[in-house]
Amino acid sequence: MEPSSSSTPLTPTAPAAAGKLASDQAAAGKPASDQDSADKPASDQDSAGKLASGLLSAATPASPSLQGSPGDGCDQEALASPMARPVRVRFAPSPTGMLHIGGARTAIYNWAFARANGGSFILRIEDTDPERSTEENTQVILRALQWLGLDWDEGPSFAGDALAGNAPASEPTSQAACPSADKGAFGPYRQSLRTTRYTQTLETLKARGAAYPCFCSKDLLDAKRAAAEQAEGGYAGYDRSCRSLDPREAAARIAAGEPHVWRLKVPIGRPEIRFDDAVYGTVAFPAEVMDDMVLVRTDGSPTYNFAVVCDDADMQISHVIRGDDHLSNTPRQILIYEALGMEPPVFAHLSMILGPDGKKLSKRHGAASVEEYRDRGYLPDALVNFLALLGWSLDGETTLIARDELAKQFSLERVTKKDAVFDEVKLDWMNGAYIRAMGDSAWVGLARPWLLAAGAQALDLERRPEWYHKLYPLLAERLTRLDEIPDKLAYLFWGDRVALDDESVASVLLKEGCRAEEALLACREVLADTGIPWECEALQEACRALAEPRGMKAKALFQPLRVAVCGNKVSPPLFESIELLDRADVLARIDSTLHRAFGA
RNA sequence: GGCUCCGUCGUCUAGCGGUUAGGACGCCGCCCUCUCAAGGCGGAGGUCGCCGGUUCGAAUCCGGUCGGAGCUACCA
Repeated sequence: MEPSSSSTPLTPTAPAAAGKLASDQAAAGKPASDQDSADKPASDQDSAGKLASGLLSAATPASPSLQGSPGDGCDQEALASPMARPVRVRFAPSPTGMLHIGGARTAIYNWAFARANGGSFILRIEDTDPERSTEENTQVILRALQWLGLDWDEGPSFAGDALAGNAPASEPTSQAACPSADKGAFGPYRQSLRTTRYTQTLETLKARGAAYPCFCSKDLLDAKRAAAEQAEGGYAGYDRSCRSLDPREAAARIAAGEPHVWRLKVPIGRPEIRFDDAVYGTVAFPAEVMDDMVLVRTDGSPTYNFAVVCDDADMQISHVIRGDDHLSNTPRQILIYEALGMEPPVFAHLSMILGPDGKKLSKRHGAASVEEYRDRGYLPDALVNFLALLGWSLDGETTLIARDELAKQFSLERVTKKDAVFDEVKLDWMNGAYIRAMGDSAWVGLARPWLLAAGAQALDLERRPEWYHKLYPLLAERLTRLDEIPDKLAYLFWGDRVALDDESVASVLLKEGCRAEEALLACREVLADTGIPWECEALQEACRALAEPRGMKAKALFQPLRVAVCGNKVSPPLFESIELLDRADVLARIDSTLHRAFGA
């Protein structure tokens, strides 16, 4: 309804340098990348069954065209303005674990924001912690992102790629070309390249007098902090004892090989650091609380805050949309931008996702990674929808929103500040809604792994696709998760050995005065009649006709039959199920039940 | 401890000075029905954390207070 107010949040002022870079970028990079991603919807995914986990269904193809929005002309206008930056956002997970639910939401918001604003969604693997980063985790994250259907325009880059200037940024990698699961299609981490670039940036800082070496050992610092924490004032950050060192002395100590880190020289007497967060509004931090943070460690590697600023600046990120836990890193990063003489991007922080107990969502609450949700039979579309609405709303009424609608309507203005509890019950409902809506054609592909688990044979799946398609209407409206398929469908694959549910036998077959044996015998006769077409309507009518003459209700006839055929008094529709089975099989099930329940 | 942020039905949220505080999940009831679902209809559930103030009028603006969360590393 409402025309999407796609006005891009822009930085209020842009120094000459930044402005120039920005417009260069606008002229060169953007249009080409749009073209590419639009032309190639990346649908040539491996078929689900081939993938290692066996449960990975094909990602929903990226919406084929996000182009041609009427606003294009205006956007061009905006981009041409010296104050404007093309929208470039990034999702930068660190490969220290799986893709967390919170991370997934961050990715979705970045993706949607880029799409809604005709910008670029960049994937950057933040592997600045060599200790905990693994290629395996990287693969898991990429796969999860693909499964969610979040197609990225650039990357995945490992910080070093972009920084070293051999930017894959100029050659968007289509999703199809991205590593698919088993092979490391991209090269090793470019530690050396990255380090070179960080070193260059550090040199810039040194040249501007904004960084200084600090020779305090970690032990010394730890001791000072511990002591200060005991004292009444509490710890107030690094005491800047090396800041006043004579430059010549410092140089000599460095030359002598003394271990040192490089710290940012935070301007003293600086007024509070304030910024306009696109979600939180104006946020201000007192400058005196900012200590001289470490930029480069003793071993020459950059710290996170330094690396992020370098990366974001080099990749010309316009909006940093990230978790709330980074809010207090923001003033530090702004300080670095300032020291570099650069305009910071727009920041947008996202509230936390909590477990039912109000604590930050984690493995303790059960599943916390995208992979786990996938393996439990959630559909990517449903998870995306659910996560998108956890902290963002279109209008307060909409609960089901398709991803391409999300890609059009998303706006930072409507992101909530409040932490949100992850309500799995609602996710279940939503997943069910998506299952009901996915349609018969998507069915077998998506359900395949679970059909196999139910007892279907791969060959059979291929040979009799129509048979499997008939399952969809029977199941769709009674599933909340795909992993319920095996249980719900097991009865179809039992052959003549029916697994009778005890409680059902007791309450339906053996209940006083229920005439179950009579009902089964009567139905058996009908089902054995080859004159009646083996088709659910005909079979049902024939069986239903048995009721009246016997003074029974149809239900009294059908329930025993259901238990005999399905093994349980609760099942998918009876005659539709019977139609899917062979006559001989059905008769055998009835006989077996008669025998077991009544000794007949 | 310090700094920052948050606070509307159980949960996700709409609301942006005047509404019977709206929607969704869940819950309850009814209808439909071969079971279970799905679907339709209806219902319960919120003194808008609390206290003051501004105003003819406050969930909406201001101050305070309480509660919760995040950060406070040569981790990200």
